[in-house]
Amino acid sequence: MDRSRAQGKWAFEANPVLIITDASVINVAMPRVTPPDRREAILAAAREEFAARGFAAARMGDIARRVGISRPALYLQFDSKEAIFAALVGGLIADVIPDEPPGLDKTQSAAALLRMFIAAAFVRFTRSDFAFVPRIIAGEGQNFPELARYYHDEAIVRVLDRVEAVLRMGVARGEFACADAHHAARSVIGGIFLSAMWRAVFEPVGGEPIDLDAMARAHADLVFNGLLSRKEPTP
Amino acid sequence: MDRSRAQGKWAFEANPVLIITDASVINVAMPRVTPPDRREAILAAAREEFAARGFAAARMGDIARRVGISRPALYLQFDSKEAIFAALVGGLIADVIPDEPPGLDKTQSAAALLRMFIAAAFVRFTRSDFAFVPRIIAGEGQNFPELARYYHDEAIVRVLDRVEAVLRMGVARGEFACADAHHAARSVIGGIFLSAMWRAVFEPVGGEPIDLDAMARAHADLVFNGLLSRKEPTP
Amino acid sequence: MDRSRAQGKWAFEANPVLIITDASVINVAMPRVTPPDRREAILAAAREEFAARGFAAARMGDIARRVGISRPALYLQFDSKEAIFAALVGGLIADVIPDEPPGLDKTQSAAALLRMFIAAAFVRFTRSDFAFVPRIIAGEGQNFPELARYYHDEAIVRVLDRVEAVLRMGVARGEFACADAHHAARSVIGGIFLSAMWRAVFEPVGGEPIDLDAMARAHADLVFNGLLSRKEPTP
Amino acid sequence: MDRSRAQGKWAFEANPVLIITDASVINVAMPRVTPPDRREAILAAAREEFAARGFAAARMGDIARRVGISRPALYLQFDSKEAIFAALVGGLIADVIPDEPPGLDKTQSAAALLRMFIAAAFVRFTRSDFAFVPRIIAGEGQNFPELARYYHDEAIVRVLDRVEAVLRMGVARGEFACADAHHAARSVIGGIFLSAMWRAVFEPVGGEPIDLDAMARAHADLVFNGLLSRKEPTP
DNA sequence: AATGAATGAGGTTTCATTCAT
DNA sequence: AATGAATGAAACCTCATTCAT
Repeated sequence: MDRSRAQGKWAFEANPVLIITDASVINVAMPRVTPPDRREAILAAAREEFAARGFAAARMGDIARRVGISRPALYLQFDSKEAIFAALVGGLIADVIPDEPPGLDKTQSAAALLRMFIAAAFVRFTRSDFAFVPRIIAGEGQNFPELARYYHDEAIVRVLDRVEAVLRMGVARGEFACADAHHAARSVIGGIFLSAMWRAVFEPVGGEPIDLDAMARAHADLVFNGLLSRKEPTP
Repeated sequence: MDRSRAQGKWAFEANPVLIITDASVINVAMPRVTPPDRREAILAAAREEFAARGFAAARMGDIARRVGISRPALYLQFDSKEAIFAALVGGLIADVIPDEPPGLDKTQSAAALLRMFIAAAFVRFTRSDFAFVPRIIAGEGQNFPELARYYHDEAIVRVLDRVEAVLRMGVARGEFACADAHHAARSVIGGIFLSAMWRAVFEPVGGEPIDLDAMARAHADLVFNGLLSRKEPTP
Repeated sequence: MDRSRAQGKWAFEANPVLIITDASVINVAMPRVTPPDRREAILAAAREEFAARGFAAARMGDIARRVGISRPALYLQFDSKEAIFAALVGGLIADVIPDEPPGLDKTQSAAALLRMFIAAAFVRFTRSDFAFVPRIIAGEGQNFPELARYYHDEAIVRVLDRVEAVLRMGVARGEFACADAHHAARSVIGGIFLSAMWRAVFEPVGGEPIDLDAMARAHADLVFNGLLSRKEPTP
Repeated sequence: MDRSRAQGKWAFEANPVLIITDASVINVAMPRVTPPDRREAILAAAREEFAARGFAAARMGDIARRVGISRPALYLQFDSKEAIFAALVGGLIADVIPDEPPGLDKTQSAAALLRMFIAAAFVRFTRSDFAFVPRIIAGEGQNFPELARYYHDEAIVRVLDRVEAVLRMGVARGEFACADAHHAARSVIGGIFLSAMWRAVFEPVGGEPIDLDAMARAHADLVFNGLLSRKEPTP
């Protein structure tokens, strides 16, 4: 699936080249050095195109043009359009959802941990270079079951698990009263997910803009206090 | 965009018809009634295909085959693939999001109203024949800005407005304490939206199944009470 | 090729018709009487369409709509698009190029006869309802060899023969000096043909308009006198 | 409309090429030179097809097959069927009607100039590879107004203007007596135009063949002397 | 390594014509 | 006689991918 490993190093030096025909020297060229980040350049271009048109409607030619290379050159780095897409999404997920944290920081309150998580998640999931991922997974995931599955496993479930863990910790400590931490975690993520989708889907087509800060605050507020009036103060 | 109007209506009953001149009966015709649901049949088939593959990857030939007609016959009812898609999505939205309700039922508590709303919304938005709509809007909305806009206006915003109205009513009555009803409404919808997407996107690719009833209950619980432990009872 | 003969007379009287379902009379209709000139109506409509778009690009549906009937109704009168075209062109040719004249009017001078002929031909060949014929024969004649051949035989050659006969008569009488009457006849027709084409082809696309009267006069003048200055008067 | 410019030029000779870096020869390449006449080959094939069937009825597949390439390869050189047609016709016109002549050769008599012009025009306009152009312009010009206009401007009018100039020169010198040079020029061209059409339209369908030499002579004779007998000798 | 050229497979759409009423 | 519906055949065109240099 990934040809870059099998193809050795980036061989050319940036040295002059003489092109000679049978008659005479006709050119002195400085070959464009293939940089090690050619793959990155492709992925960046692919992100733009996939974000703008979706997987099916994106065209390899546009990606290549954006990179400034020829279409076949794409295939030197990736096996197929699908491979580019998979690498791109995989990378973004790995980027946005960092590997297992060292466990919960027990010195902090569950509420504090959750509040931090929500704030961070709002920022990460709505990053403009990532927001298209859930969108495209949603729209074309059926055509890439493994990829959708990967996103599910590595992005969604992992995040949900972490939230659930915090919730359970809070319950254990008496901070939280939550009968169903498993599903409550989905409620917590729901507000974030909706916001990310909003930004990626509706804003570009002229929907009303969303104020992410206000949304993050309101969401946290609801998550902690609920709607019902109460006497006691909130932390 | 919609050829059905231009092609006569299906006023005829499928009953025998006598055509009588001044002299005598000259014909007994049973007009071949193209069923009024030919369009419906196409839309149903289209739903399957679009749900299964997305807009771009769906093929007119597959839709036709599913209906049991020829490809060109599709064009007797619709002008284009896009027209089918628009009719389908528009119809589903109109179906799932009914027209303006008669206004809030002031005899009930805001909490009761919201609880009912959440329960109903969970059912409607996760209906298996509708759930693909947000998914596909998400994935290919950029390519159909008017449609995405329509979905935004007619489905999302309308629902959000209704929730927000209930929230404000509750606040006015002292039932709810909610500093930012606008964004809180988005939190409320968030859990529902995530559930619908889950069902439509992740379950088909083998993600862990979601228990909608439990989810609805947990979401309502969180929305009303929040996570924090408290002494008072909840409604 | 022509179905009209085989299908008897135009049967319906223009009498009221009762349309009765099993339950009750639902309509009183006055059936559109099929007039004996249905074929004419089709041909007239076809002329418009063929003139406007050429044979290949003309659409049966447009012809039918212009007549105010359904597409299949066309096939009650003609076997095919090609049959309509052939009937149309054949009719027009027969119309514009009348059957053999009673022979040359020997009481008139050849010059007078030719002058009359040129004047008449300019009028006939540039008639707006006929001018499209040479145009379309030229453009799509290869696809209808018999038709092109028919046009050649019945329109062009016949006219040429008549001109040639006048020329020979003039030569015999000493009126004309013409070494090659056969080809001279083509020269005579050339100016007329060019004018007809001009009107049919270039004027519609914004070419400079042609003044047919002036052109007819100038052409006759050239044909009789030639360009060279001379002393003698001209007839 | 024309992709050839955008795709690099064919500067390379089909000779071996040595590519040399600072260190050593690294390649001996014989670049697959797509011959500069790939476009020409397509145009030639297109000419055959368009000539044989007209624009609308010609098929891209047939053109491709005639060239010996795949259908999509056509689109590497041209954007569309229409683009091929336009390039073909434009090229032929440019080919047959050369750019501005250096002006009239005042050392010759107007009669001599015109005689030469007629002789040359007969040859050029009836060239077998060009004759289909007027034919197809006539037949399908309405569908390509710009092209018809172009033909009108660049071919017809330009030629007419040149003839008219000669005529006026002859009149000014007393060689010609011509009251209406503008329309007389059309008469002159008429005979040539008819001959070209004859060859392109009627001969292929079995019409009587035309003897172009005799026709050219007879036409010139008529143009100079007219039909009327006269005493004086002609030049 | 890089690319211009080439193509197979497939897509949507159009239209003359026939069928069944 | 007339027509709404239906369709087979074909057209143009696009694009991911491979070939040969």
